[in-house]
Order: sequence, then structure tokens, then C-alpha cells
Amino acid sequence: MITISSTRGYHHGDLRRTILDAAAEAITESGPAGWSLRELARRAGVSHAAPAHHFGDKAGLLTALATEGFQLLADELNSVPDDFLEAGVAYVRFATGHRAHFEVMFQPALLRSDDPELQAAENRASTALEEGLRKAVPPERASGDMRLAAWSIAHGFAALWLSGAIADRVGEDAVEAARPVLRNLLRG
Amino acid sequence: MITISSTRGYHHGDLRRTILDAAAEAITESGPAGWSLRELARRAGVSHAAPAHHFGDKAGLLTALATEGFQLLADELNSVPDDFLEAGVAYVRFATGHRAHFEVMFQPALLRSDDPELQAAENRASTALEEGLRKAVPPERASGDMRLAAWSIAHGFAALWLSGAIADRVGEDAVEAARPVLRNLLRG
DNA sequence: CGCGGTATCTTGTCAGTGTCAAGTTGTCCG
DNA sequence: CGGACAACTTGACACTGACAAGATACCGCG
Repeated sequence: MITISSTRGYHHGDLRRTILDAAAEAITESGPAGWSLRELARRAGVSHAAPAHHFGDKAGLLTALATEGFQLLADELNSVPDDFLEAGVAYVRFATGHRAHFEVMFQPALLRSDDPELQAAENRASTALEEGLRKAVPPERASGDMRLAAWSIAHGFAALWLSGAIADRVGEDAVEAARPVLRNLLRG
Repeated sequence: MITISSTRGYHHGDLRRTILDAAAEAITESGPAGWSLRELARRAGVSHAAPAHHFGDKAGLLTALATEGFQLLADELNSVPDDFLEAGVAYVRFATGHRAHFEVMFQPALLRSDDPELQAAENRASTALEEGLRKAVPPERASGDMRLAAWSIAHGFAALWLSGAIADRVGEDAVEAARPVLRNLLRG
């Protein structure tokens, strides 16, 4: 049995998870550079060097976050019917619902790209994406370029919304706003 | 007359431009967080606090870079015929040709969003983009959602390529690879 | 039960960083 | 020529990431 509630004493209980969550929260609020390891440690009530034990260094923490992100994305994509619109909407839902993960996942300069767990998670998400696109795109239009186009439009919409660049045209609910935009890729 | 060549003496000549270029180079190599103001100062041969005189702080430097980026993007978009494909290709050409600018422009957490020069440059790029899309999209399919779709697919392709996520499918020349992908938005 | 090994966390330290304040040098205009 | 201003330097401070060494709690094995 894992005792999460006891945050007292020398052992924290589940410091790794606590730090990951705190990092995600901090990144969501202030971006991938607006926080420090020491701040996360203070928030979790541990010493300034405690995070390093679990993640090695800052890049290790971000790599762990990205790994978790790719796993979450794969789950999200696998839980959706074989429909392009719904797959694209699921992609946008993931990006907006897990903003911190999404932002870190696509900034390789912050990560240890050679981490085996990260690569495994990337592969899982990649095949989920590829398979989803293969099933979702109408056979007469199926092609590598078409699948890239589908990925691009969903990714671009999510990135633009997260950056605030289209906030004036879209409003708060990015997921619902994505639907009519994505529809344009499959005819008019 | 401006003497750029004389980097000697108490006055540098054109330190502001030198720092901006060095920052763009550093970001291109190591990402938006893989460098320091003091490193740029050393590279330029000035004291560690010299950059602050021109930009205030790190956010000020990045804001100046983003401002320059929006101006360059507007120029790029304005120099292109009223054709959706060419507008999209120009967008991708800008993103890959000015990687550092592009990455900073869409990370508002790094910037001073209330900077008047930044906002002016944003507006100029925004109208250039809007106007280009308005002319480029066939009238029978023109709509706000269609314009958003066009922006999204170009932005998404550029972002995915820069992150290396589609390197295995695309190769080195992102601009040429973008063409067949973008074509999918206007029928098949 | 107890004891040794190990994972977890702490404490102390160091070079490097961003930012501020105050001083120095060069330029330009009246 | 003089003084105001811009450009840059010097010095300082709190903070950070990373490392080394030590302390504490848990866990298996006798």
C-alpha cells in the first residue's frame, strides 16, 4: 500500500508525482522557463536538492513530463472513433487540457532526446496518431501528404490557440471552435 | 554616417544589433533558454551589463526579437502573389529561415505583451496575413473558419518541422515539402 | 528480532546568472 | 568650451542548478 497522505517525516510519500504535478502547474502558469527547481521543492515542502534525486537535473524533469505527455496523448487518441474530426478534436482537447505537457513535448531543446522511456512513449503516440489518421482519412484521399496535412492543421490550431494568437477569433472553448476549422480539410 | 566596423573603445558602434544577432544565433542553436545575457555580452566583447542598457532585461531582448520577427513575417507575406499555396509556403519559409524569431514570437510567456512596438508589429503581420488569406482563398469557400484553417495548417507544419517531429517524413527542405501538404486544404 | 544495505532526502557549497545602483567615458549641441 | 546626454563599466546581491557528503527511514534476509 502506498501512503500518499503522509507528507511528514523524512520520507515524503510520493515526491516524484508531487514534483511532476507542481512542474506542470508552474509551466501552465508561467511557461517552460518561469519557475525553478528550488521553487518546486519549496512548494512540496522538501529540501532544495530533493527533486534532483528523482530526475537528475532540470532536463530530466522536463523529459519525464514529456514522456507522460506522449502517454496521455496516445491514450486520448486511442479512445476515439475512427473519425478524422473526432481525432483532430481529441488532439486539440489534449493540447488545451494538458498545456504544460504539450508545450514541453515539442521543444526538444529542453529534453534529453535519447532517453529510452521518452522514445518509447513517443513511438506509442506516433503509432496511435498514424493509425488514427490512416483509418480516419477517406480512402480515396489517403496519402502521406494528406496525413501530414491532418496532423498539421490540428497541431497548428492547438499551438495558435495556446499562444493566444487567435484568442480574439475563437473564445475560450478551443475544442468546440476547432470542429468547424478542421472540417475544412475534408472538402468544404 | 554609422561606423559599424569599429568595435574598439568605449563605444561599440552597433551593440544593439550585435546582441540581437547573437541572441538569434544562440536561440537557433540551443533554444530559447539555452543561453545567458552574460554569454552574449562576452561574445560581443562588452561588459556583462551592457545588454541591459539597450533592452532593459531578458524579456526586453526577447520582445525586441519578436518585434523584428513580426516585421520580417509581414514583409515576407506582402512580397507574395495572391495565391494560397504561395502564401503558405512563404509562411513556412519564414519560420524555417528565421527559426529563433519564430519560436519567440509565439511564446508570450517570454515577452512583454504590452510593449507598444511589439503590438504594432503584431498588428502589421496580422493584417498582412488576413489580407493574404482573404485574397488567396477561393470566394466560394471564404469564411472565418477557412482562413483559420489555412493559418493553422501552415503554422502547424512549420512548428512540427522545427520540433523535428516530422523529420523522418520530410527531409531537409521543409519549404518544398510543405507544398503538397498545404495543397490538401484546397480540394484533393 | 535485528542488522546491514539501499533508496530517499538533507545540508553545505560553488560557479554562474539576472538585475540593480553608481560611476566612467565618449559625443554632440548650443 | 562646457554641460547634458547616451553608451558602457564596475561592483554588488539574491537566486539558481548542480554536485558531494552526510543523515534518516525502510526492507529483505539471517
